[in-house]
Amino acid sequence: MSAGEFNSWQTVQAEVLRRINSREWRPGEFIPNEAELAVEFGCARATVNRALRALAESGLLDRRRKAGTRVALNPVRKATLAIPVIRYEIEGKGQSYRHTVLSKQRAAPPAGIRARMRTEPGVKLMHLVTLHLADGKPYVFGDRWINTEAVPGIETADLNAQSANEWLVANIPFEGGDFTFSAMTAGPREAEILACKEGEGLFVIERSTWNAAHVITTVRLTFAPGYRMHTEI
Amino acid sequence: MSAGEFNSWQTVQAEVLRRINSREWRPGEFIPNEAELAVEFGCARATVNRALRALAESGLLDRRRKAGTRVALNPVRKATLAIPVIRYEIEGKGQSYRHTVLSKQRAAPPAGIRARMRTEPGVKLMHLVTLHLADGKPYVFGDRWINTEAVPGIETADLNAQSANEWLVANIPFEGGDFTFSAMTAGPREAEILACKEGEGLFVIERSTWNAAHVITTVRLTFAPGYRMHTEI
DNA sequence: CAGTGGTCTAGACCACAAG
DNA sequence: TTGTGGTCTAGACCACTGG
Repeated sequence: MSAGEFNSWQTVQAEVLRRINSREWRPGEFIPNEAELAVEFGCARATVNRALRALAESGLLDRRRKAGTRVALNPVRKATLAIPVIRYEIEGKGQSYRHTVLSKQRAAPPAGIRARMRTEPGVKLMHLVTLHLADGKPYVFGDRWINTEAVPGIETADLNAQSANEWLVANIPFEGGDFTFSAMTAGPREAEILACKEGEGLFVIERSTWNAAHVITTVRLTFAPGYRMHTEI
Repeated sequence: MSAGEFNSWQTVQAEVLRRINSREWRPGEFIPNEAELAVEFGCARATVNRALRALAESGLLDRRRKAGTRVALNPVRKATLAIPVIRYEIEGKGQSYRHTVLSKQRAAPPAGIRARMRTEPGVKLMHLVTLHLADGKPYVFGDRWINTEAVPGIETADLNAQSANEWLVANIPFEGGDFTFSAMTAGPREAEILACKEGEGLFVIERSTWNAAHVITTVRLTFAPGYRMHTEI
């Protein structure tokens, strides 16, 4: 309205956020529609749309055609987790990275893995166990199964030079992934590989990735004690 | 080019994705600029922009003014984690929810907590320990500190009726949060509260939330054995 | 059926940063 | 300096869905 105003979608977004946080617009309440806000803010409707769409994507607004836009009742808190290549994660901390292939073989997977990989009974997969070290100390080990049919070239790749983790990221595009985070108790095997005590609590990530045709790989990462995964909103 | 084409930003996005996945455009390689793609796809530049911006946000493209747009070299895998109210999480599984306040007191926090809460030495905070149960069995317990200055009304709230978790979400808006996921080994205290064995690996979430003025609360959630946090891309 | 958000367009100007 | 993405606009039509 007045002179000197600055109308970007971020300005609109900031003002909307202010009204939500100040309870001027309360959870569950409808807010004015895009056209009205555009008039109020003195900008195009598209600009308001951009601002509100971003807020809806982050879970603070609930938008529906015809119904309108309301402040989310249960502001779903979404945190985006970056899942890095292990080497980058370690080197990013200023530590040296090294990895060792503990075992590599072709084998028919157990039922649980087979279900996750969606392969037929009897089909053999590549089974890899790799230990990743930071400054020479065990950091995490990965127990991985790879569907060699879905991954051309894996048979001839030198997985001692470049870890399967990194090789796959660099060479095999994927469309979807599935992550589970949990904790486990170190048994004899984990204690030996990670050089920790039996009975210690360990952080575990299980991850599968797939493309349109296949489940490409599934891996279980077991981290040495003390590992912390961090994110912010 | 030909007739009968359908140009939405999602169509453009899908085609760009196809070219990335098929390695027609390789990681690190520059792709044509927006104007060129707009001509190729027979749509407005804004439409191309929308498609490419979305892909950049999800980490598959790397865009810079003047430099141009390239396929991300290290496709950052981003997963969005929803951080739910514990009651909803439990009820969502079809289990019954109940919670118990194990202790509630005002106290000066230990140094670690004080650092996270950014309060002055000697300032007292509310300290709450709450156990959440699913179908009557321990599910998770929260050890929480609340900055009462930042949370008007908390003193008089009935935290037996509604857990602090839920009360805070419903009543106190926040602008930022900080999450850490890790594992710990159950000691005597955890074993007793969660009715598990000493030495079991437990999944832990530490979370702080803040607004412009204060750190509002920090909580450490320790889950009963077997808890799994899940997400997809 | 009609109101709301979703999207597209053509054109314009701007901000940034590579060379 | 100049090419590229970033954004804004005014207007239009469409898709969905509540009433």
